[in-house]
Amino acid sequence: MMVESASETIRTTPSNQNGVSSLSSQSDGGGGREGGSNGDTNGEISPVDLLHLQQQQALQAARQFLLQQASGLNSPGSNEVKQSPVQVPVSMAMMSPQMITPQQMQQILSPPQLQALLQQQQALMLQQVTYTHTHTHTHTYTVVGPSPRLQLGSKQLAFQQQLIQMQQLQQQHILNLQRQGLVPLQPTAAMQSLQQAMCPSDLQQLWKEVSGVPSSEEALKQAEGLDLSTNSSNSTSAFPKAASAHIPLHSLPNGQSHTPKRDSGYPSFTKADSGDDHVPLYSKGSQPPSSHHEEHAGSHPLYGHGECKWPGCEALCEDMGQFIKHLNNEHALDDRSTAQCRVQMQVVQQLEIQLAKESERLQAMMTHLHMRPSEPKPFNQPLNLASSGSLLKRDSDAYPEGLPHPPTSAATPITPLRQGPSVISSSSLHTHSHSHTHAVGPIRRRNSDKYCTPIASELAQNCEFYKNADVRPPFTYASLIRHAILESPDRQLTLNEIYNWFTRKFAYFRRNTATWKNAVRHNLSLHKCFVRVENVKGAVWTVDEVEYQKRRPPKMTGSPTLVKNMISGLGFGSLNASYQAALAESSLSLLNSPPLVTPPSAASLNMLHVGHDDVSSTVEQVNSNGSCSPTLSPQQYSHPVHVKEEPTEVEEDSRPVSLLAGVTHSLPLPSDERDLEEDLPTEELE
DNA sequence: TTAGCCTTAAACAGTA
DNA sequence: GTACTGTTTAAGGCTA
Repeated sequence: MMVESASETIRTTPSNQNGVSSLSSQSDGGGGREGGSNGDTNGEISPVDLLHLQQQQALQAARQFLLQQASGLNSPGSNEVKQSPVQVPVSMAMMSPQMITPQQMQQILSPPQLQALLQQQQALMLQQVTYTHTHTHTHTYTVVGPSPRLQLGSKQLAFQQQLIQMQQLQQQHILNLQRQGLVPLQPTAAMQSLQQAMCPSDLQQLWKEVSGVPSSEEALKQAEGLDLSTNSSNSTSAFPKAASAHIPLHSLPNGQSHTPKRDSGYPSFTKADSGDDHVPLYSKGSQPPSSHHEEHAGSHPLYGHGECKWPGCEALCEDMGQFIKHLNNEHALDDRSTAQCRVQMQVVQQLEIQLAKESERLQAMMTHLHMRPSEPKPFNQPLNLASSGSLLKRDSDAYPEGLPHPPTSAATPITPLRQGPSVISSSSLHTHSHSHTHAVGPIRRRNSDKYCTPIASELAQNCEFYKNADVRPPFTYASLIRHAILESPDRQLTLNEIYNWFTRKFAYFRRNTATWKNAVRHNLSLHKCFVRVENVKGAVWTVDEVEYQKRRPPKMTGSPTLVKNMISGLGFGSLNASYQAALAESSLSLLNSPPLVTPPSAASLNMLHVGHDDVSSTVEQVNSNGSCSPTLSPQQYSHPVHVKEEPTEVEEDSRPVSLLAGVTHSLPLPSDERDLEEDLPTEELE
């Protein structure tokens, strides 16, 4: 019984999550860029993007000017830093105010989102590394306790400036490319190196370094390990001395111009914290998201929980007065504060860019799905996702309130629901209802391929991501094995080849080999859909597609619950959780899809009825040509390979599937033929 | 609450 | 003897 049901999803095991793998990606000819989180701009640039671009350019110009101004700045300084040891990367603090663990982040966020997050962290790290270098090289870069006046040496500043310039070049380059639609927002080579080399703990360590904590060997190694010279965006491999970086803080929130209110009426750990959502700052622990009262109420956005929220600080301040004193002393107008502000600016910019892109993507998705094309951008309105469960809660927390989120589970799908059950009839309902991904607790994106074979599209689109990031793929072993086998030219693989495929495609599977290899073997033996065939080269494993399809759940056409939820689902929170999850799956694929996929024609309405499966399929069609996967288009999946002795009665005539026993392998179909046989038809057969 | 699904771990046997 | 391959069982967590 259970044997017939193949697994669908690989559950994320917290103990196995280590952030980013340091393993280098293996070249499999993929070279795709679909892993980018924003592969959907495609030549279109929104006004928001333009605005950001302008801001970026203006910022760079200002920096250049300021850097020149500061070139003469020489600052010998050997100060001591008094920093709290426990710190959280500011980017993490921003992105996960609820202190979502990396594991949860992996589960919650789609690969593009994860990648975007990593990118933001990398951008931040680049600057942090700057500090680390300067600090470790001269041991003079520290901050003061009582009378802090950080002075950077000219060499340090030169190094820092160089890195900043590199960043600027990178960003500008990316922006230009994005504007031209040539490239999605994607980490540069250096960033990817960082991504591979860094884990959250490293980030914390880096921040400690940035904050002035006496240099640590680990951080130094991390910083030195970064292959900044490989940056493809610029050729700067060395760090020539340059003008010192110095950015005035006049306009920066260093607290000087801030008129702190009395703290008496504002317990530092209540209201003050509420600003965390909007003022990304450090926080040791999870803090409840909150309102913006604090600023209006007189508390300081840099003050909360009885401690300074200045990035990297966390100095304890009993009251507001002490905090103000601390602020003026520790975070006065100096290079360090300037640099930290710059870091924060970068973080904000990255978030804004990402936000704009995600918003644009959402718009395109909704347009594609025939959702109120005339209606204003939905993300301009705050989405009340509070009742949608923790998953949605997470998304709300991760993004500024009232701002659009990346297509979360509920955001995208909501509109089709409004259109009534007719659009979402039968299959879609049932399929979605079978999505088990529930937002609560450890988010598991289960059954992803069960409904739309997103493994194909997602892997195709995010192959680079999975290849480099130590993120567990949200698919079951069974689906991955199947994918690997079907991806092979002969649609048969030896066990070792399956192993190799896993390690080649996923950084995650380059470790804990004993565990997952055992699981692979276990799945091969357990599931009927995997057929062992004695071959010339020994035993090879093939896929019995019929068996694989068999294990799919039956349709639940017209599920009363779902229909009810759909009809009443004008609010995100009212959506059926399963449906949301399924839609989230859909969003995953859409995330990296071009923003303007061909709207479904009238003839394709029956595709719509299969729900997001078809959306994914559509996306796959769009992306199949440019797929990062060199081997096959996701549509090839549905091709059963030779297998199984007994021809299955199911779907026989629907699919030109050869299930003859003993056939070594089915001849690869021409690509166009394969396209006709992609997952969609397969899905519809159910 | 239950059954099914999925993962992980482990034991065991056969083979190179 | 070791490593690999393949099968099987069990346990635990999650979800419908």
